[in-house]
Amino acid sequence: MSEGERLTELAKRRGFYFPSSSAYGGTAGFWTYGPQGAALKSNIEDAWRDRYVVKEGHQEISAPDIMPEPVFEASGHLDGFDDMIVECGECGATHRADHLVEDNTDIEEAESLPNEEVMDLIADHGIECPSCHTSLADQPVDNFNLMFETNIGPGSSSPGYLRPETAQGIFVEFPQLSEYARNQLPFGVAQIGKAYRNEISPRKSLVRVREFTQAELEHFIDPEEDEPPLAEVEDVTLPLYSAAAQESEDGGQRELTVREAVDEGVVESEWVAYYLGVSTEWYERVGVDMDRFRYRQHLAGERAHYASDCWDAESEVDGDWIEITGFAYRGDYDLSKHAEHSGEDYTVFKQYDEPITVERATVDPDMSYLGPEFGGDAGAVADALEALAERNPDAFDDDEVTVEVDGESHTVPVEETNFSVDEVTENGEHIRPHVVEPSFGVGRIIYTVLAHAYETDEVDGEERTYLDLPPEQAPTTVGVFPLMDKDGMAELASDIADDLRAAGLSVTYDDSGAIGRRYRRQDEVGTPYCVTIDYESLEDGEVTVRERDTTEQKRLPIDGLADRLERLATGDLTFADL
RNA sequence: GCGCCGGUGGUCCAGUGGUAGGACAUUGCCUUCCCAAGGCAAUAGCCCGGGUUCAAUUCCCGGCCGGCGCACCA
Repeated sequence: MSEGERLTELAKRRGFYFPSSSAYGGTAGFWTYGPQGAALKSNIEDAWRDRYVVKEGHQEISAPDIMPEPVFEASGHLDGFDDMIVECGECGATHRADHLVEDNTDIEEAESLPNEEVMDLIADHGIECPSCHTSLADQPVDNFNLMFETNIGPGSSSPGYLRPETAQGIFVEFPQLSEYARNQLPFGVAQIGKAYRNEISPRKSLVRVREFTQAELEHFIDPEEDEPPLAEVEDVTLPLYSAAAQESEDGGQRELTVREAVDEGVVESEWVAYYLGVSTEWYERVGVDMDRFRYRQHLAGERAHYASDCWDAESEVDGDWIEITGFAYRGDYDLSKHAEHSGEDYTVFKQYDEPITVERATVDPDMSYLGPEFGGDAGAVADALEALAERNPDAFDDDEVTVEVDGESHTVPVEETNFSVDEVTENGEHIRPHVVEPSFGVGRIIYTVLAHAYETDEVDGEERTYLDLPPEQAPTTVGVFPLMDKDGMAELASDIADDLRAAGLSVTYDDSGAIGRRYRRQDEVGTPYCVTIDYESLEDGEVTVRERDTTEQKRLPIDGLADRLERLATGDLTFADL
């Protein structure tokens, strides 16, 4: 059995995750997290929130899953995500119809042509299926968009889409979010939420799915001035697999500290380098095996339409590398696009340290002259004069000034323009922030953490399976068992379980089956500690605490038990210290 | 989406043209029980639709789901 198959079996049997809607045959690409999985997911999200929101001082929002069409026209997802597909009637292979046309004709932007025309071009040029060389003439050209479409309200006049990334919910709201940040750069806005992609072929349980959870941070920065606090992570070692290394024959992974990676220019953006450093520590915290982990730089042709440089965090499972996080320097792509499409202001005003005084040429044309003189063009002439004054004030030196509007020259007496050069005080300027984006796939991280936590060993000649999850992430922190369900042990155990729960610990109570069996149940879901109440406990007020990874046991007083378990779970105390 | 392989209790599998069996798990009882112990008992299953047939879990076709390969992964 492969690592993935073993994991899927355990996940299903113990309640981490399983295929959704299987009563109705199932739906590919949709998975339900069971009780253990939902708890693990929640813990990992909390750990993410703690590191990327709380510790960084960023803000978290929660935006809708559905957004209207114009959002995705602006973001580029509507075009970039919409592929023209033609299927071969002979061998069934599907191909990008626009690419076939571009490859076989002089046409360069086939994607912008109507489907019928692309179909005609395929027939006219006798284009064949690249796989089996059958003619593709008369095969229908269809659209395939990876976004799920829906209608907002009745009828189809207001199309909406399920977001393919949570990021747009942040970018679109930038003007409002900037206000909340008191218009001070840098600031970060994070979101943990669902995203949807109508994948052609979902695969490998949680790895390629159609509905998934993303944890994304959009860190808005002033590209001129802002610098990350690199010193905080400069000594963290990064396993880097650069684009250059991927392209060269003998190139391999290199272990560099954050500082070295920046100094050597391996990671171009200091901001990206900073988050690689932060994230390395975070992955370790949530239980990723760092011997099965790397950062891989995107190759030039691999980058998304918005990214100028991009590194992926990848984990290894079954010999395959899985992308678990993308670190992209998105520049001002998104804010520019939304500014352009919405007409709203997606800048922040950056005040100078000292106001500066500049000479500024301005005009204030006399419209009572321009109006009668130029009729409907008067407004455009005024705009042209204003633009000319800014561009070339010297043009106003003569008695008359000439501007062109729609290819037509108009001459205006300078005195009617009220041209003047004034000293103007400027307090700052409007700048468009750049965006640094770490984007985490929560489900893939869960898959990785479970795969990496899966261990087997031997206890008293019996094989044992356990998950060595970090206590912070484990679905349950403590299992509480009465050695036998009699003679008052159950009552005491139940009281202890209540006390531990009251102290905020996640507790499972189990009185069913032999004690060894109960330990094994907890081992399989990664519960780090178990407490057993026996006859002696009734006499001396002490219980057995057993550690998952070593199966070692210690006697501890019930008094102060919650506090000690809490400290064990947070790493404040080790089992050996007890 | 294409190709190959598969789909039988919760899980993992065996098997059959006359509606099924094991292991593990689960539940109850017994055993003073700290690492999947033993005994007794119980619960629970042939992915969906169509076809062939007296009869289909089994054969055929289609679908759905899963694994792998190809393609896709903005």
